[in-house]
Amino acid sequence: MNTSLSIRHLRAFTEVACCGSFTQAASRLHLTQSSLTATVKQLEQSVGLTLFDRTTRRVLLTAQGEQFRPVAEKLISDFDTAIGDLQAIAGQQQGQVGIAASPSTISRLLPPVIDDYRQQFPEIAISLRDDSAGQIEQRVLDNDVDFGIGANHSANPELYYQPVLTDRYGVVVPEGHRFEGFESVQWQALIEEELLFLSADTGIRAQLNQFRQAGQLQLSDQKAILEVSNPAGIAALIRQRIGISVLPALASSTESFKALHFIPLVEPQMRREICLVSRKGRSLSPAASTLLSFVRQHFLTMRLPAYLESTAQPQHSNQDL
Amino acid sequence: MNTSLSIRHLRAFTEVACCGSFTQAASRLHLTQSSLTATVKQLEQSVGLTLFDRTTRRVLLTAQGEQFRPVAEKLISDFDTAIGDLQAIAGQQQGQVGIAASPSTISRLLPPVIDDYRQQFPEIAISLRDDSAGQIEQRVLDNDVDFGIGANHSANPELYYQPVLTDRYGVVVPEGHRFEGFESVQWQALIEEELLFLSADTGIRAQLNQFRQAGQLQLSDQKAILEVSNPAGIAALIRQRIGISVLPALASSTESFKALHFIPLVEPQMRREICLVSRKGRSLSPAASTLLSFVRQHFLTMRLPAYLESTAQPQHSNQDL
DNA sequence: TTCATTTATCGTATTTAACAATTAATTAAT
DNA sequence: ATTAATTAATTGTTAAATACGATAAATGAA
Repeated sequence: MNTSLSIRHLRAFTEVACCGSFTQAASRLHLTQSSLTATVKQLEQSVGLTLFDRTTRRVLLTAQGEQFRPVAEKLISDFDTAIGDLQAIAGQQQGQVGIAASPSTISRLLPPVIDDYRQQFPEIAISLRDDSAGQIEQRVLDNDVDFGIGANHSANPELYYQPVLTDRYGVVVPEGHRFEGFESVQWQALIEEELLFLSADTGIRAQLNQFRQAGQLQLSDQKAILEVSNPAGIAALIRQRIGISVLPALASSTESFKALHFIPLVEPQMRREICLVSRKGRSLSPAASTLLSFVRQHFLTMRLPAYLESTAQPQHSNQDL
Repeated sequence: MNTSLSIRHLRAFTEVACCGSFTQAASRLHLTQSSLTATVKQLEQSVGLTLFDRTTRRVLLTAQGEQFRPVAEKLISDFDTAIGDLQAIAGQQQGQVGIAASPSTISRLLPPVIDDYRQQFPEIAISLRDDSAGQIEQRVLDNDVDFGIGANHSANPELYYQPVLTDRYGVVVPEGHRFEGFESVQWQALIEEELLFLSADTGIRAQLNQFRQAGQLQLSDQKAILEVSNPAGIAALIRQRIGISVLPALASSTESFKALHFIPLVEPQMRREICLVSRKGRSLSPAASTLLSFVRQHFLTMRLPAYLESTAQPQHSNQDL
């Protein structure tokens, strides 16, 4: 079999073909002439063909050698570029990273991170997908993205959640609402208020339901629930004085909420952890790993929107997930 | 550098990717699992990238591994087919052979050889070029053909001449000529005859000139020489009774000479050796080497045209030329 | 938990490749 | 013709790469 043959033999062959001399080719390959001679002979014996006609004075390709030469050169070149491409990915001179996150994360938190990262790794393509909490997890599970940024929505055992920020729930009210100017609002004060909800599969709505089931929150069930699929829609409804809403601070910090007021809820204070979500047992690409570190680092040091706190976390390599 | 990487690493990679298991892949590669593990790890370290995410239960390609897999498979496949093609040539399952020979050799001697050879090696393409003696040598020197069949025209030191047949000169005369019915004709008897010559660069004409210069042949120089470039043309002129000609038996045995008579010349008997002409210091391709053997073998045993004799020659391999 | 299975690791043996020195062959120059 | 110079082939030895066997650690299932 040709199992014993290798790229090494092809390199030897092409170099001798190029130089027309074993001695010279050996020197260019940083080998001794004897070693090179042996390698070429090995190739010839394996294929059962004489590739060179040699005298001590001249080394010439046979007809078959001539025929094989461009083939061998292409094989070597293809091999080297394939390996080179891999190394470029490893060295982050190329590649791509995909992140799934909530719209507010993308618009409020990521821009400075991306800016910093792109300056350092301009050749890496970045794709940001805005998704709801459940979708973020699904995208990570499906390998649609390299990692996600979002709440620990389902505590999926296949996923690894690394908390980076603590977000805080509060009410969002329009100008002139009775809560305006309050330092804080108690959950109980929400009775009698018309509440606007985010659609069921969002993290916010899920947690609210959890509270209600635990009895910590008595809200009137009687009224028909009014739910909207995204925060910007809720903002518009609040501005129209249709009602008020309970939202995390981050979600209420986007442009859509400009003229509205966020007042933190107390008794109990309710928080949610924003995590870096990756798939257990799957390693990150070098580019993704670096970007993830950038995110964590920025979240630790950046100036955050009101009521968000970075979650202190020992900085360790992500290889040991 | 990736100098240490080899096709072996790619085979290991693709096999593990295919099997999804080191143990299974190792068995298919006839290796131990530990060895295969080491090889894959070596590949990963050389490119600086994790290609597989492994647990003891599952081996999955990373995104980069997934990306690399088809590339690696193509590299391996290209490599194997390239080597396979060489081996096929060596095994004479494919290839081509070119021979240069005189028209009479091609039409009178080669057909049964070619027929035999083609039955045994139907995949080898054969090209036959009819050339004059000088052209035959030139074609061999230029590597236009693998070998030639013809006279030792110029005794070129770059060429190796292997005699296989002895041809004999004689006069070719039309019906009713005064020589008709003779057993033989003396060279001296040619005085007074109108002689038709082959063009200067043909072997026949060259040898006639040689004789004349040596004084062994007194022909009238006075008459304007009438020369024709190929034997068929001479035959036509003889048939028109323009003159007669001195030709080797082989050349006068083709269809063109059907109604003409060949009478051997004596005092002296003049012969020419027909040789297999190959280039010194250049090895023959396996296909050419085999065909050359076929030619020699047939020439030794075949039923030859009149006045041709096979030149007994020890049969040795052509590798030691 | 325990069991079966699988990958990783470690030390050793074997195979392969590289080296240095020498031989044989070829060409050019004397 | 002889010599000198150059080059590929050969040989014996050393170093490195590769494979092996046994064992440990990890994982998922019974």
